[in-house]
Amino acid sequence: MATIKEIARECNVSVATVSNILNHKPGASDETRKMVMKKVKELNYTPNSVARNLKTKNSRSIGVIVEDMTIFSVPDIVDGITEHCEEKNYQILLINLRLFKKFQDTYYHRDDYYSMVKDEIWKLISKQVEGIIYVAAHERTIRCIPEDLPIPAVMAYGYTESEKVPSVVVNDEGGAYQIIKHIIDQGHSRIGVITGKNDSPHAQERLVGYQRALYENGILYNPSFVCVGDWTRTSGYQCTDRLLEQNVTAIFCMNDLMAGGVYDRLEELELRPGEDISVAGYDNRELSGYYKPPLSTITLPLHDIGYEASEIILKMLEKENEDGTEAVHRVNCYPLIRKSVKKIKE
Amino acid sequence: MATIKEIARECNVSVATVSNILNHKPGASDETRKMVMKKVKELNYTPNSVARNLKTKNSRSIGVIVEDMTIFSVPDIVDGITEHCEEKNYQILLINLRLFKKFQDTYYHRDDYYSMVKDEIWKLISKQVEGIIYVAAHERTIRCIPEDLPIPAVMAYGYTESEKVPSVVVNDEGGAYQIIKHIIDQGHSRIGVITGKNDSPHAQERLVGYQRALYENGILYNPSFVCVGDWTRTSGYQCTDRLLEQNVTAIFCMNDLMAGGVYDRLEELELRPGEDISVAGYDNRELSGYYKPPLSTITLPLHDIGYEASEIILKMLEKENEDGTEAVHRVNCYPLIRKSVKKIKE
DNA sequence: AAGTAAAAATTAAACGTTTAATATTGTGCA
DNA sequence: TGCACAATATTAAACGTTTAATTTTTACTT
Repeated sequence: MATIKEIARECNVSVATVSNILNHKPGASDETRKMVMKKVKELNYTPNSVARNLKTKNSRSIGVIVEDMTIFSVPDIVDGITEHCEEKNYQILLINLRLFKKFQDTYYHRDDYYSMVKDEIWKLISKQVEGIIYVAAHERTIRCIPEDLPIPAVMAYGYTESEKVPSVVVNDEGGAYQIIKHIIDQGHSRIGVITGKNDSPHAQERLVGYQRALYENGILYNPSFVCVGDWTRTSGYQCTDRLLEQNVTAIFCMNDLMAGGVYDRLEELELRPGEDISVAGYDNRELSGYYKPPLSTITLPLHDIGYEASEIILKMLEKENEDGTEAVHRVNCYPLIRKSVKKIKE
Repeated sequence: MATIKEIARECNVSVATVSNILNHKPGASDETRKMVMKKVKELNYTPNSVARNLKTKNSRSIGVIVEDMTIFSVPDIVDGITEHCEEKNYQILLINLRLFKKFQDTYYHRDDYYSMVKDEIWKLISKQVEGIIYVAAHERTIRCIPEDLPIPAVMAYGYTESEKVPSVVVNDEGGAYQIIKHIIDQGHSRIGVITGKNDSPHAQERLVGYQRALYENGILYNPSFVCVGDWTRTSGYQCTDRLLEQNVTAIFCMNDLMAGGVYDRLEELELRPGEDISVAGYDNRELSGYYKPPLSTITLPLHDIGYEASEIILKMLEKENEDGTEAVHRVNCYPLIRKSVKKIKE
């Protein structure tokens, strides 16, 4: 691979001249400019950005650590990051931890998980990234980003306890509110919920949204209308009976998978989802569009989360002293009304 | 950030000594070794791998260009690449072209697509990657990788015309063969096909597999049993009637989406998929597991493709003269037999 | 005590850039 | 002709490492 030095030698000029020309700096005659550019083409010269980085000390790159890129939600978030970085002429360095492949489901207890994250972060720092975005795919509140990093970091999608690390999360409260509001608007007042795991902040926030929607519409909150699921289709299936015993007319599932389970059980009981019992989901997984009838649900603002996380980190880079960003950024969801919630007459 | 120079100064030794110690080279006393390591901890030193790369001239990294990481199949392929690279202590530099977001569906006609790919490749080269994997997400045969690169490249998933660039593709012929063999084993001989777009090599290969399975089992190939689809659910729906007119007992769809369309139409006609008419798919998309009955299909070896692409490129790096790898590597699929193909009595 | 080999440490150049500080030209004008 | 000044071009140091070559120190032999 050709270097500046070779170009310079071939053209009988100094390396400084070549460098200046390459960087569109003034102070070179048109003649030498032409000659140099010609040689550049001829020798197929490409600048060595490693050397360039070393000298200029800015890499225009940020590190992005994802827990597992094959998990739903992760690619879209990264896509959002990519889009914004591209606009700002930054590069991303993506690290795929493959967490769920390595540790199954128990990683958050493990010291080796924390030290693995720490290792990867420091590897990125040694590569001179200017900031780090950690894209969580799990639902726990975890302090997985060390607080004493020499560069800014932000958490995307996941919740973190750390005050020092800003996070960008889904406005789950608002999302749940919107879909419940829609259900209420269709005339329902006996609305069951199948929750996610109780220790998940996502589930907690969605429950708050549910409660607020009821409250604002003068419907009394009835704890026996909420049934604890665990995000799996099976748990949706299992909770259905208990909710039906309460004579609910609609069931809000905290994800689309569980809504699938509800459909399953309803059909077994020869009840028509969306007709006899209304159902709503959350997440807008691809498959929910093919449920029969197609599921009304909440679209997660995944792309936006990535985009905003990137905005935050690049902003932190600009004015590095001022970490005056609030700790938690909430990004709004989009309701996606399909056919699974039926209007009922009072 | 601390540098070797600072460590050296603080310890009253030369930078060479520090460097040697850091790289576990012999020729330093235990005493200085201890002292240096202590300072390293104290100053929170991390090596600057940019400088290191520059000097040693190997980056231990490969570039991975994906057309769109939010497309099904892409994340799993990249995951396979990651796994292998991790084993070999290589890093990947992922570039997300966001092709489908930028150009919708017409990109392959466009010069700006080619020049975009070329740009990204050269950016990667300027970052000193040692090789490049291009992960295609489309179905055309495209010569999108320039042939005169100074580093090796391989194409993953997509087909390429280029003889110089090895490719790793799904053994579609074998996959189709396996699922058709299964259908035949259940007693079917009137087997309809809904193909993908005709110009897609994937569709072509799958058709060959279909034909071979028939041939080897003494069933005559009947062209009126094949109906040209375009991968969409709608096209599956539309082809169903034409196939039923031929009194087929089973329908093989070249992807799971179209199989969904077949289910839709069958249900409209009050025929039970998997009972009255057997159906099989291809790809093993998440949603096909939730069809009723769950779809028998072919699992794409996505992870394996990535893994193998990575093996190939790292092997090319070892013995760089010898590019003796055959041009096209085919990776076998796994049949996934669920409930949509019924045994029939002759 | 001198000589020598092994062990430990240092020196200095190099990797491919950028950039501030100089130096060399060329041109117009008195 | 000589001077000033702009326009071009060059020099040399620096970025943080690695590494071959060299020097200094230590320890052992006789």
